[in-house]
Amino acid sequence: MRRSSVGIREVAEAAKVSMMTVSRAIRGVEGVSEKKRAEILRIAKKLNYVPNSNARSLAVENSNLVGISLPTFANDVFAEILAGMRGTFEGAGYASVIDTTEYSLESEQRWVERLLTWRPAAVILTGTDHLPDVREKLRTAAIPTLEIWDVISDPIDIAVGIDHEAAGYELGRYAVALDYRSPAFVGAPLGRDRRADARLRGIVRAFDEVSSSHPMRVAGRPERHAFGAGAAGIEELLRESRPDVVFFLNDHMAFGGMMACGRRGLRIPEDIGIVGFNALDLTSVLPVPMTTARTPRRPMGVVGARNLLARIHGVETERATVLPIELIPGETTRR
Amino acid sequence: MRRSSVGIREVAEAAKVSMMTVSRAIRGVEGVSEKKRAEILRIAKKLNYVPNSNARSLAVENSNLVGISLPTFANDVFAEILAGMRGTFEGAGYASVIDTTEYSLESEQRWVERLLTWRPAAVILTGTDHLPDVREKLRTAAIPTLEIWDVISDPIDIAVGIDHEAAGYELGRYAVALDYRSPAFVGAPLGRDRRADARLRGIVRAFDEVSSSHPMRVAGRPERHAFGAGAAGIEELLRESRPDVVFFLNDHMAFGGMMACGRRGLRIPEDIGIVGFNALDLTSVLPVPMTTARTPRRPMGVVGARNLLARIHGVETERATVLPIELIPGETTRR
DNA sequence: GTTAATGACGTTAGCGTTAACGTAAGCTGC
DNA sequence: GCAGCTTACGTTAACGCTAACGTCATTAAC
Repeated sequence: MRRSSVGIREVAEAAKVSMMTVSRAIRGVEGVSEKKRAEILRIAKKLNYVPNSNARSLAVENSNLVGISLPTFANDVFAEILAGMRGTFEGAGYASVIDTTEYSLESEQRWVERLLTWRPAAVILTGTDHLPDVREKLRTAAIPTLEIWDVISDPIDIAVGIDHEAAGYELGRYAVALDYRSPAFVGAPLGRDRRADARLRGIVRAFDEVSSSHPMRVAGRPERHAFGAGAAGIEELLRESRPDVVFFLNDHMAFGGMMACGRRGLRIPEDIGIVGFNALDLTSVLPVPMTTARTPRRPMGVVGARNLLARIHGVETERATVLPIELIPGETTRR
Repeated sequence: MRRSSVGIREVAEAAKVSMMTVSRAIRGVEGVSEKKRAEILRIAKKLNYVPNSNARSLAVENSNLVGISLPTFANDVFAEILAGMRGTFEGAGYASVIDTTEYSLESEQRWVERLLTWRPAAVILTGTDHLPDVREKLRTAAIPTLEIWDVISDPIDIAVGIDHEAAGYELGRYAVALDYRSPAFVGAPLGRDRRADARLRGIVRAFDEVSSSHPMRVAGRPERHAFGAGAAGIEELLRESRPDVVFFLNDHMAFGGMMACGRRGLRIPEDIGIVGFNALDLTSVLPVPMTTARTPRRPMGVVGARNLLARIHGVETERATVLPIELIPGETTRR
């Protein structure tokens, strides 16, 4: 007799019914008279009964957990995507187990492995870059999986995100139309970040359309924080020569870059144009509103979660959903 | 025969040993020869065996989950506390189930209720303000509980944080020493945020020491984002008269306030002093470094997690741990 | 007035794992 | 050469819950 805590059995005894009746009463399924249900719930409450999800999941062979993996919390972008998803999942009665990979694929893989032991109802990963082992495990386990933020043609299961290459192109076109001809990009070193690379490809394409020999340069290396990385990127570029417009990987880096320009005495936008990405709150309070692109972060989370819920319930959905971005003309570029 | 997936039993059959031997081999406990253990692990891998944590938790009557509740992700402060905690927990083999309450005590309560059905090894809550029901449930369930960021004398179980009143006092003293005499505070309306109130009390106390009739004013109401709230707070203050120094609830609001001053043509620090709180990355890249206080966010997470782990393992620890803050003199106040 | 359907329960067995105890073979010491 | 110990396993019974099927009374149908 190991049993000590109060479970369905203790409630059943106190109410003088079978365990099954208690189970039904608590879950709110058919097969119990209203009178008895009320009585059982009353007794359960009195005994401080707390259901055991472990036992439940074991019995029904699935859970109401969804696993969510993000690169980091230290970035409003992911925080907002997450908020969008969580709202939807909470509403549907799912709890989220969250992980941050700190941009390490190995860390992501270890987490997926651990997560799967909990038999989650679904898994959400950020981006489309994963170790082969991760793809394989999720596919053989046949777990509904959502890849978010980035979209490729062959997702593990389903994907929702934006087209980073197209976004880059749109920003590039905008700058081209403003007669910028000497662009630079401050983000991650080439080959380090698939989304940065895609963005850059788009920008280059836009400039290629008007001139085949514009001096497109890449700068930026990881720093302890995004602001500093942006500033360092600008410094690096200026050691060589001055671009007329600089595209940043994100608003934070752009802000850091603006501050660095200020220290150097460069006027924005007269001497140099600045283009951010994401349209975070930060960009709207600056004395000079930033030219940037609004990414649909919350909608992305909501749509992703909704598609995934449908998927959990066996409904077929679009495999890859691409959401539009919105260009925000600011005053950090010419008019 | 409902069974379909591969469990310990299937592995046992394939390896021609008992289930118990497989269990031991997989958990790495004593009682299996090295040769057999290797063989079993090989077979388990070949069969794509994935342990079932639900069954395990049910059998051992506890889990390796810790529940963490934060007000929001949209705030670097909590993101960094979280990072500190997670690092420690991950290392110890615990997975975190995270919730954001969006500053609603009811939401926190619902989450705790749900969380307890998973029999978590520990629970972490932000702050010390909780519904009575939450305190009671956690205490009767005898679950190790950590309250973080804020500290009171009678925590649910253990607490780690800073002394917000003392922090306010320290900042106040600093400003007093710089001959500021007409202070204002931009944060939350009184009675809305226990930590804001404590901070303000400390500031007032510092000014009370040099003069009994300084015009301390409070401004600020919730806005859609912290930057905007800070700016709105400044506007509100200036409608009346100009304080000589403004304390903000946090750096983000202070930044918003600085921008608003800029738009009003007020010079910092000549016309008005600005004091933030937290010392986020943001404050170090500004053209004018901000006067603020560094809060030990990551250490707080690490210490909290470590104490909680000790608590899980039955070691007695200090009930309330207060960490020091560090005043960062900047150039947004006089010298 | 007999049969069939319905509602409100109860019984049994199983979900995958592990604690606790059992056992048999080999080794040690004298 | 035998008690006593150790090592390497195996057996049994739980952990708390629910699916699937049984049972029995009541009501509806013709």
